[in-house]
Amino acid sequence: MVKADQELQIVERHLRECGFRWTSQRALIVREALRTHEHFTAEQLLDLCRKVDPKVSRATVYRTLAVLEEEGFVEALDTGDGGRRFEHVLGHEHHDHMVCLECDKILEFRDDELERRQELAARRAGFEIQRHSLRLYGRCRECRARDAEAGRR
Amino acid sequence: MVKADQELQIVERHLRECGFRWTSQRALIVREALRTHEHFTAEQLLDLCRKVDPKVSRATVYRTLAVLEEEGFVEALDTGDGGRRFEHVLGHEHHDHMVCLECDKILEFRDDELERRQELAARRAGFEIQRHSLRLYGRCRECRARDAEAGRR
DNA sequence: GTAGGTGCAAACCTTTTGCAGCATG
DNA sequence: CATGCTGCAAAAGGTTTGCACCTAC
Repeated sequence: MVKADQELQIVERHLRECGFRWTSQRALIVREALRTHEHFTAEQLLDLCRKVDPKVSRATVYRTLAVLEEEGFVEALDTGDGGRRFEHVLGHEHHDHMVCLECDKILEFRDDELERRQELAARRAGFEIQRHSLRLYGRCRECRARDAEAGRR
Repeated sequence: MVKADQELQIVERHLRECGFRWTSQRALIVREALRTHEHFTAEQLLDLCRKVDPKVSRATVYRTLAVLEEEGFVEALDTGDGGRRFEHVLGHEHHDHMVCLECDKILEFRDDELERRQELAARRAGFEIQRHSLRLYGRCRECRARDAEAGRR
């Protein structure tokens, strides 16, 4: 996992440069966050960290996630049901999400024309976009197939 | 306010048809929700209702909002900071939102091409869209102007 | 009459905060 | 060795739930 190590070092260097201290807890939390390719909740990240070091505190995980979000290494996304998931953005390029309401799977997609139209709409309104969030909620291919199957039976 | 009354009756008829009971509390809550043209929080709606009937319960407001959302009369939108706002959709046509992170204003916009591209992206993934949410976060025209002004001074 | 709805209060869940002690730069 | 970070526990939102009573149908 050379790549994960590289990413970890990028985060470490950046945070140090910004005057943050690089503690063993932060190293652990960032390592686990980068390792997770899924969209994770704060609680799940805490569990992952506690498997390695059972005394990591919930508060530290939240505080570190806040730092990572501020510095742009992590993005939060609301799942629509009031919950929040995080994903790391290092190495990922920007993408939007389709959320399956049946199996909770999150699909990623990207469409440059979509991005352009958003910029255009903002420009027309005199609005400066800092970030944006596009989510399609519905049923994924697999759930549709399964439901169709079940209906036929 | 003939239009508001019409809308109220549409909701009443629909809920009755779905087997929900039409109680005085629901009538009040729906009336206040329809009257509000802003994007409101559950708590704000509760306050509005309590001005009319001080003993309306918070639980009933939440329960009614859930029914209204299920039946498609109301939509929830996350404000990005963990909060949730609601808006009624009766008489509105679908639109997306720009959220100003400085003054919390919410601007509405609509772009048919955006909608089409979303449909297209979903079709490519075999995904069936039930609803979607697009939000641009940033700075509105007024805040940009004010900030530019302040910077110049 | 009987579901279903309501009010109250307590429970819940996620996130934040105050504070004393600790570790990093 | 000063400041920033951590862990703990408690507080703070915002939302849901259990339960006894009430009311629309």
